[in-house]
Amino acid sequence: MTILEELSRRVGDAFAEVGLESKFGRVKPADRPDLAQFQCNGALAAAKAAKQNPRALAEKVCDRLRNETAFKEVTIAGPGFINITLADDDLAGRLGAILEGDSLGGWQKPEPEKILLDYGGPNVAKPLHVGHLRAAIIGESLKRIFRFAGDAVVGDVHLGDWGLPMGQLITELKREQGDLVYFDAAVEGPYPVQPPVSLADLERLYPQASAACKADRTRADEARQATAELQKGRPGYLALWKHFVAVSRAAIEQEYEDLGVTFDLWKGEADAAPLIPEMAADFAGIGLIEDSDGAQVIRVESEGDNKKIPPLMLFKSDGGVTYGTTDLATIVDRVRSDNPDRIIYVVDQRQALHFEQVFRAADLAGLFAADRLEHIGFGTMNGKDGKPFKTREGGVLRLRDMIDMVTERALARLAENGLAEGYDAAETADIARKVGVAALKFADLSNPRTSDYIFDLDRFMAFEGKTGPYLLYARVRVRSVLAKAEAAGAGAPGAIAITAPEERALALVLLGFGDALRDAHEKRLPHLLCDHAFSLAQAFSKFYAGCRIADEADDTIRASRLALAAASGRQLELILDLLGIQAPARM
RNA sequence: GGUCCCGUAGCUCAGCUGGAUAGAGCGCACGCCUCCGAAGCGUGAGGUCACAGGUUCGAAUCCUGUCGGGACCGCCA
Repeated sequence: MTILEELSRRVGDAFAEVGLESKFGRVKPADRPDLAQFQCNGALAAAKAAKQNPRALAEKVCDRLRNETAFKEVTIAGPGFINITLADDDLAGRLGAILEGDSLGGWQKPEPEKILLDYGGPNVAKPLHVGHLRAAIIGESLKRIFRFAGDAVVGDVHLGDWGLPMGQLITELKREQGDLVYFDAAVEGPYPVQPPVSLADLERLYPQASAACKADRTRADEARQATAELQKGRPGYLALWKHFVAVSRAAIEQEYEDLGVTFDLWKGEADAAPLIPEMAADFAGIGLIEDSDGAQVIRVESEGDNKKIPPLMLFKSDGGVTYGTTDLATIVDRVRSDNPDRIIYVVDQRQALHFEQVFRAADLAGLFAADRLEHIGFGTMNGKDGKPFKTREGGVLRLRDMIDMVTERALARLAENGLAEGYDAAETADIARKVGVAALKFADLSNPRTSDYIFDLDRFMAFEGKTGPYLLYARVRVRSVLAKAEAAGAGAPGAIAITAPEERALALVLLGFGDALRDAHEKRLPHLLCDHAFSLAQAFSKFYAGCRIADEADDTIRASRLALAAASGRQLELILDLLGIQAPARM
C-alpha cells in the first residue's frame, strides 16, 4: 500500500466513523508545504452532500485523527481543509520499512496481467528515424514499469514488412537488376542464400521507388501488382522479400540496442498474413463482412456514436489487404501464441481512429474484448517551427544521426566542464553516449505522452535543470559520497533519524515513490515517474548541499545520513532503470 | 464540412474526477566552492490561466459560444 493509499484509508475511516462516506477521505500531498505535508479536502465535498457546515464537519473528523500517534499535527484551515503532518519518528519508521525490500516502496499491482506490448513498428528497408523514437522510448519504459509492478509483459517489435513498400522495392530492384532469378516467374526456387542487396541498397532503393510511384501512375500500378503477387505467395518475390527483411532487421535491432530498447518478439505483419483467409472465412461465417464498391468491409459504427467511425476495410477491390486486416490477423496470432489478457499498442496518436476501427471489429468478431485492447497514443516530436521534426534540409532525421549528435554534444560538455578527466578514451566515449542518450530519453519521457513537444537540441543538451544528465549527476554524487565515506571509515548506514528539514523533505519524496509508480502504471504515463525522479534528485541535491554526510561528527546522525544517501541512490537507480535510462558509474 | 486535441510567466511546458497564495525548468538579477563532485545550492523579479458568457459558497479546471493553432476523416502503412 502506498503512503497516500494508507493515509486515505485512515482518514476515510474517520469519515466513516462520523457517518460519512469514506471516499471523502482521499489524501494528497499538501499544496501548501509551509502548512503541512498532506491534506484532505473531503470535508468540503462531504459538507455539500450532507448539507452541513464544512468546518464543523472537518472538526469532527479531526477529533478522530488526533489520537493517532503517527500524526504530529492535524489542523483545519480555511473553509475546512484538513492538514496533516506526520511525526518524524513515523517518517523514519516508514522509510526504514521500505528500505528493507528490493522494491524500495515501489507499487506492486494487486492483480497482475499478461500483457502483449506492441511498441515498435519500424519498416523494412527504411532506417529508423525520429518518428520511431517516441514509440520505442515510451514503450520500453512502460514495459519496465509493468514488469516491475508484477505484470508479465511480452514486447513485440511488429515489423512493417508486408505492405505496398515491399512491392515498390521489388519493382525498383527489377528495374535495376531485372535478370535476377527472383524475377523469373518460371523458376520456383531454390534461390541463393546470399542476399542480392545490401542495407545501403535497400536504403537507396526505397526512397527511389517511393518517389517514382508518387510521380508516375504506371510505376505505382506495377508496385501494387507486385505487392498483390507477393501477398499471394509468388515464390521468387517471397524469397526476395525474406532477404529484404533479414538485411533490415539486423540494422534495426542494432539501432534499438543503442537506445537501450529491446524486444522479446520480432514478429511482423507477414506473420499474420497466412491467418487472413481463415479469419476472413470466420468473419464471413458470422455475417460480419459486407461488400462496398467491390471492397470487403466490416461496419463498426454503433448506436450512440457521436462521431462517424468508417468501416474497416478487410480487402481492397484489388483483393489486397490493408493494415487493418493484418492488425486483426495479428490479434488472432497473438491469442494463439501468447494468449495475453491485454494487448497494448504504443503508436502515434494520429492513428487513434484506425485502432478504434480495429478494436471494434475485433470485439464484434469475438476475437478480443475491446476493453482489453488499448491504444496508448502519443504526440509528435516537432521542430522549432511546431511541425513534425525535419532536418535543415527538410528530410527525416535518422535515429543513428540523432544518437551521434547527442553523443558529440555530451562529449563536448564533458570537456568543457573538466569532467571525465583522466578517464581512458573508451570510458569517456561510453559516458558521453550514456549522458547523451539519457538527455534524449528523459526529454522525451518527461513530456506527457499525449502531447506534442518541441525538440530543441540546445535546450536538451544544456544538461542543466530538469534533464537526464541532472539525474545522472545526482546518482554519481551519491556514489561518490558513499565511496568517500567508506574510504574514510565513516561506518555503516544506520537507522534513519530526522534532524534537519532537508532530511525530512528527502524522506517525504522517497516515500512518494509508490504513488508515483502507481499513477504512472495506471495511467500509462511515464512522465509521472520522471517528475518523481526529478523531485528525488532535487531533494537529494538540497540534502547534499545542506547537510554533511561522510564527515558528520555525530555518529547517529552520520549513520542516518549515510542511509538516506544510500536510499536515494538505490531509488534513483531503480527509477532510471524503469525509464530505460542507463547511468554511468561516474561522469 | 464533420470529429477530436490544444491556447497558462520572455521561452519550453506541468497543473484540469472544481477548493487555500496557479507551479517547474530555461532565461534574467543577486548570492554561495579554505567544506563529501558548482552539470550543484540559495534569494528575487516575472502571469487579465486566448476571449465572452454560464453553473457554483468557490472555476486555469465543468458547460455554451467566439477567435487562433494542430490532428484525423474506407481502397498508403
